[in-house]
Amino acid sequence: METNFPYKPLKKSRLYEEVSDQIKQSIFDGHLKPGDQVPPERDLARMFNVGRPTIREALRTLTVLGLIKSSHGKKGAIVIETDITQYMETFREQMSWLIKTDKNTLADLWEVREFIELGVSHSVAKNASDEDIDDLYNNIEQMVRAGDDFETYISIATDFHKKLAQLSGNKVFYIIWSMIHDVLIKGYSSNHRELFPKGPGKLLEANKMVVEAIRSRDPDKIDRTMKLHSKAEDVFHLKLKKEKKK
Amino acid sequence: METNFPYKPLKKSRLYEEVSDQIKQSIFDGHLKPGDQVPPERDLARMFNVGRPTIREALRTLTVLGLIKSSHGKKGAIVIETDITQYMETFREQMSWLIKTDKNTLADLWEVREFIELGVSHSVAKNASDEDIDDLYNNIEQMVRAGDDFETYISIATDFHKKLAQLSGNKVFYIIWSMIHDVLIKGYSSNHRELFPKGPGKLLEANKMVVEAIRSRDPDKIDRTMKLHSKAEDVFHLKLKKEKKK
DNA sequence: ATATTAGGATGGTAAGACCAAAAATAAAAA
DNA sequence: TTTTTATTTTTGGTCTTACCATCCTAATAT
Repeated sequence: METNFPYKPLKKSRLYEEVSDQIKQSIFDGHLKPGDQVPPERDLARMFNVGRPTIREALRTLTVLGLIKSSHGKKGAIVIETDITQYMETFREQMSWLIKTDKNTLADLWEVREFIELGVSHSVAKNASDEDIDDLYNNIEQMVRAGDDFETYISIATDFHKKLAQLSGNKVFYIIWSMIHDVLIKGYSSNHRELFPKGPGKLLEANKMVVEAIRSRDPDKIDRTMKLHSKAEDVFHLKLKKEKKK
Repeated sequence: METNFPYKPLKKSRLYEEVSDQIKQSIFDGHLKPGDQVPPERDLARMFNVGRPTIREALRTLTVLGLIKSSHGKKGAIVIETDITQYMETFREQMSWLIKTDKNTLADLWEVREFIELGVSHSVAKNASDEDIDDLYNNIEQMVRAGDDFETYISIATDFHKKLAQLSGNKVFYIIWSMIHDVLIKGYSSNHRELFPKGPGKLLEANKMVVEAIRSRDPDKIDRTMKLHSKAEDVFHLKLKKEKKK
């Protein structure tokens, strides 16, 4: 892998970059708070002493980064309230693109998933109410009813896993977990569907056991159950690892 | 060597968005591969039947997303070779910004870190050579020598943790782990340095034990050691959790 | 007071122009 | 011929001006 050189270019040759950096900076250090409005483009152009196209390109980059949002006719672009889940969307998009060109990463994701799920489960066990956990059971019941219908099953399973991540009350878990799950689902739907064995059978059973372990609120039991769970999923994992070479 | 670009003229609310979407699409579905060059701006303007500023704003968004890179005078922007660590950089940047406005996320990160570290350790135990592990010991020795010098210690520790993630041979682990570690370091350096107790003492000891557990290649031992490790870090974690309110 | 409307401010887009950097080509030197 | 050096062309970076559509505001009419 690469060694990291902490050197950054001293001078920006591109004006729009200089502009966007400065605006970004005033957002970072609090001069512009969420909800505030950035001055109108024409004003900015005067202030920076640059043309309006330059300002617009700068604002465009900030828009992509999810820092501001500008709408037609309105006074000025407003600084977005910080919601991490928005960044996730673009990140996940890139990620899922990467997967298409690098199958190894798909195997890596399975490996990571195992531990994230473990962490999420522990966290849910600590934070979720009994009612919430009942709700999870509900989802599993739906999955059972879905039977061999792949599409429906995936849809409900996605819902289930996202709900699980939410119950952890941990934003970071939610982000990573959602990302991994979405990417994996996408990966299988497009390229690896054949890896999905005849019906969800075993996986469903494993999910059920996980929820039961969570309900028990017993960390050790969760650990043990997870180990079984990941073994059940090794069907996928190993098959992928096989393709891996270095 | 592209010859035919299937872009068609269009009419929509935000033109630059439509343009960037179409180009992004042709990257996604492989019509534009890494290394290929996007047509010059003027050509694109003709193809899409829009003005050049519109094209430029579209290209700007693609640049921010890390999909293309355009340099002055050159024939056309080229499609970037996919390097996941680049996406990470922008993601981490956003993340570290978020932390400043939401201390809870910092606590969340600590929680996630625990399980990622567990996963990384398992992975390293499976994949790393004895020499690599010796190298890790080396880092710890350096940390010991650093003593109470906070800056030096942090620098070496960062190196240590990144090396650890690399040895896992898992790109996704590397990304998430690096991100978490960087953000945490940044968070503590700026706001929470006082949380750092008198010298790294206990943490160092914990790190050493982790490496020893990895060398043993015994999964169970790794699990047990990690549990101790995370307990040692609860100094930080709990103190943060205290500030958390729902 | 309420509804309507007209004007102004502002973002979205176009077109033309200029500079600077890089590439392509022609010219000169070896 | 081959290599080096000018010169032209292409192309990204930027500015200016202009026009339209949309939203906001305030004057006007009801």
